[in-house]
Amino acid sequence: MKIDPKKPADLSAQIAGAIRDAIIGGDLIVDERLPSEAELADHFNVSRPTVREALKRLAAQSLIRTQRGASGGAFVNRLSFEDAYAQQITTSTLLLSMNAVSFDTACEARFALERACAPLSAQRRSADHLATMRAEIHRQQQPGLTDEAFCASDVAVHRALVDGAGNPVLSYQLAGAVEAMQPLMNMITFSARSREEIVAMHTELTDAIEAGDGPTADTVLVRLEDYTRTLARNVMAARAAKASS
Amino acid sequence: MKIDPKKPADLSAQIAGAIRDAIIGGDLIVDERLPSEAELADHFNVSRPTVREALKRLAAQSLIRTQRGASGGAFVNRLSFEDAYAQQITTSTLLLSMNAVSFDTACEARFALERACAPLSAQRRSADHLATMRAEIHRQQQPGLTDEAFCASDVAVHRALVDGAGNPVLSYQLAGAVEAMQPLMNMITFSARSREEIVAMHTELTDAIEAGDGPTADTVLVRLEDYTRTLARNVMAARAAKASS
DNA sequence: GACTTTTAAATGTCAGACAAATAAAATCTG
DNA sequence: CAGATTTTATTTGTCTGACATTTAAAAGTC
Repeated sequence: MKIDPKKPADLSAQIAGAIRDAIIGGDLIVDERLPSEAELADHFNVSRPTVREALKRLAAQSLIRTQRGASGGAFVNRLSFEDAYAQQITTSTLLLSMNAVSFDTACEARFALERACAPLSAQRRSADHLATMRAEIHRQQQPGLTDEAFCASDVAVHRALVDGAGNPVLSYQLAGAVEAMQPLMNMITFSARSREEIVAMHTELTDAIEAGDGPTADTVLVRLEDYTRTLARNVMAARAAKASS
Repeated sequence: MKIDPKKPADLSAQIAGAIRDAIIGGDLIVDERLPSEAELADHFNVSRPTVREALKRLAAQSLIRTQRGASGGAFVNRLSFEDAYAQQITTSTLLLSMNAVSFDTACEARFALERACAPLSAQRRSADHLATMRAEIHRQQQPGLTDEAFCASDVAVHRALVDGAGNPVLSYQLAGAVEAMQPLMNMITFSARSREEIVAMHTELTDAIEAGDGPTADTVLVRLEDYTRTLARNVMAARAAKASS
């Protein structure tokens, strides 16, 4: 492990960076145990609390995990797809909520990426993915459903579509794009009429995926994107009218 | 800010979670100052080092930034696209290197997503993006170029293509997919012949983008994906043959 | 009024201690 | 000797208290 020139930033940040580089660079391999906190403190010539702060930084990024007790310690963590999903979703959600990203921009990104998955999903989806989509579509038709639950179900349909492509890297990349939209979608109130439209398109989409018909799935997604953006525009317009009255 | 039931996990993790939820939930807004470490310690009934570990966790995710001195403290950080890019790339790179993701899987994901950007980029790219692509293609034809530099330039071309779509959310999502492939690509040795092929396809791609011709750009990307996978397969085969001899 | 000095508040760091968990070693028991 | 039990050592988690450093605002000076 390399040293830290005492020039610029916080010691704990420097130490975290040094260990992170060692992990990324392959000097520390998965499940390898790091030296104990006391040894690290000695090695870097800092106190144990400082080392601990560095380790907590790494733990926050799921780069290491810690275990107490004898032969415990900090271990290089195998970054699972699941962990990566969660981070991706958190980051994407914050990015959208903090940067005044327009609904159109987020929507365009989401559907562009989903359309990239559609042909693969049409080709490879399992019966399980189809069943999930059908079940969610069924849920969407129930009368008492809140707008929020409707949105959540909408996300579930699209997640199943993406997962149907059978490419975990794609699923990971898409997790952010799809899930991060949910807070934005939640601003929309869905009338009975618009729910009907969306359910119809979800059904068409699922039918196309079941039939292995990528091009049709693509056109349905295009229409769904258009419709979603129109709904959002109407909500904005209504809100603006209300504000000026 | 909520409390922490003393049942399950580390206090610092619980506190970090509570503050994180407050930020995501909008209870703490961008640039708002958190209570001082001493106040937080008092509020959560823990010691200052414990609070500090929690804050370092949040800092590692770029959720907060800290400032020393009077009227310093921890502030809710506006998550910039730049910060998000960096995190995205780190996470994606580790995910690929630690999970035995096949070259084909990563490659498929990357090109599927890039193809989603191509039509948008053909429509909206600025002269700047085109110039970047042309300049990188020119660099790729220079004789002394190392394989690594060739790969880096390849990534730059594709980054420009993606950025040309003019959608920062797309650029962010794609950053991981494109950049994380680089370590995998670096395993390939590029013969003069294969460089020539790739340069030719990059040129075709750039021409199509310049002409606003999305469909052609798409077909070029399909061919480039095929070619990349073939190259990788050959490298693997050669390596396997060498190992068995 | 403009400049300098002082002060106070906050994070960054350190040292030493104890608690709690845990696995391995030592001990005891049949 | 085999197996269960106790002890021990190691390591992380947490606390207390202190000092260093940075920084903005208050106080003082000309």
